[in-house]
Formats: sequence, C-alpha cells, structure tokens
Amino acid sequence: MVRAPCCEKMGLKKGPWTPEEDQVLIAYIQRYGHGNWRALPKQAGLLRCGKSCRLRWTNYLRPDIKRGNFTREEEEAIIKLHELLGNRWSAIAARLPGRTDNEIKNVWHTHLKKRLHQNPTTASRPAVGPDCAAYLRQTHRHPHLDLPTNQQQQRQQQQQLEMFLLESPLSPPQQQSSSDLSSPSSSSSPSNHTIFSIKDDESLKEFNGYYWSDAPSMEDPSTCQEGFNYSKLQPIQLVDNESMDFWLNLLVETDTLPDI
DNA sequence: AATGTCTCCAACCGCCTGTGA
DNA sequence: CTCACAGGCGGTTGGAGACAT
Repeated sequence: MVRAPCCEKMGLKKGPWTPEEDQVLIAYIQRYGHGNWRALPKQAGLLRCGKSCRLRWTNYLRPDIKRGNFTREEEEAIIKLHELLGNRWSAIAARLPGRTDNEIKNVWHTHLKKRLHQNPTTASRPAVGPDCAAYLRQTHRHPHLDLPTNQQQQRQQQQQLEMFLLESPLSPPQQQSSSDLSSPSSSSSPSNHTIFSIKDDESLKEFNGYYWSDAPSMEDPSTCQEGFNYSKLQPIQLVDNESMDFWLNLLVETDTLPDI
C-alpha cells in the first residue's frame, strides 16, 4: 500500500533552500514562533511543506546551532555516546549543545565509522549494555541472543539507560521495565538498574572480536550458533548511588578500562 | 584541461509515537 | 477505545565540490 504524502506536493518546492526562503522562515519564526509547522509555510508565504520548514530550521537556521568542524572532543563524545545509545542521533545530539542529530549522523557515517573500522582497537570500547545487545540483534549477528524481541521493550530499555546517563547520578533511578534484559534482571528491585558486564578478560576479547568483526560468516545467521557465548554476559545490579556513579564513569569514560 | 570517481552533507522519505477529539 | 493528525526520528539519497587519472 502506498502511503499518502505528508503534504500536498503539488506546487510545493523541493530541494535546496534559497537565501530568500531562509530569510522568510527566520523572520516568521522570530516574530510568531513555530507553533504549527504544517500551517507555517502557508502563513509565512513559503512554497514548502511544514516538514521541510521544520528540518531547515532545526538543522540549519536555528540561532543556537554551532557551525564548523567537529572538535576531537566532540568526536570522542559521539563515539562514546554511540556506543551507549546506538543510532539514537537525537539523544546523542541532546548531549552535544549546538549540534544537530542530522549533523552528528553525517559525521558518524562519513568519518567516525570509517575510523572505527580502520582502527577498532584504539577506538573506544563497545558498550556492554542493552544497546550493544540491541545492536547485535539488529544486525542479525546474533539473532539467538536471549533479549527482548519486542521493539517497545528495547526502546524502553534504551530510554532508561539514557535517563540514567542524563539524570544527576544522585537522583533516584528509573523503574525498570517488566521483562528486562535476560532473565537475571527479573529479580531486580524497582530501584535497580541492570547493565551487562563481561565475566572475564577472555570473554571480553571474544566479545570484542565478534562485535567488531565484519567477517561474512557473522552475517550468516546459520553460523551464529558458533558465535559468542552470551552466557559470558552477566547482569550487574546497581543498588546504590555509589555503584551508579561507578558505572556512569565506566560507561562514559571508557578509557579507564584496561587495554585488550 | 577534460573526464571519471569519490566524498560529503543538506534534504527528503517513510515510519513511529504522542496527543487530542 | 479508536482514529486522525502533527511532530519527531533515523535511514537514505542526490547533487555539488574535491580529488585522481
């Protein structure tokens, strides 16, 4: 079934914005705000759809946007946040003031991903948490991984992790979703967080090997039974603020981990 | 200088979610 | 509860400029 277009395409302009259009949009938003994106272009006299206006504003025209190249620190932050949050560009952008999700996504695909591929061992370590597992599942490298298949559950877990990272470390933890990662966490109290750790160095090496590998066999689900043994992942219960601080530091400052 | 190839990024597309009637 | 709508998000693409031959 073909989905109807988001807006009436007839007579609406597409493609790059002209400086004149930018000025019209800026002037309108500065004067009236952007309460209703769908109605905005008509009211502002723009031959664009609301979506296009919103995108142009949020990704380019907003006054608080930082232009120019990403600093090394910003790139490192993106790498680390990507490890934790996956392809949740808006969540990553929320932690990088002045940068947009689109910009971060572009930087990731054009620079950072390549860098990680070229030199995975010097890059930051992959996250050992829900998103890492979700990533493995999404890429079909380990479809047998015993984690929630429900997309909503995954999203809830990601949101919890994000909240955990965004909140003050001393604030009370969020309640965990009903059926959490793997079975052990089902025993966790509502105030606990579950983060996965790897039991020993040998398992860590093995895990990283599979995580970073692009070997064709890993793309073949039939070979996955011979893949990483996920019994080597163990859940960690964060029962107090002190351990929350510890894992927050560990997850964010991955440089503190020993080299493989 | 001309042509082909590659890289990058702004913008689009379609899906998902939240909200209000 | 259901439906429609609007906003938001992530994946993808097309074209312009850079670079290589």
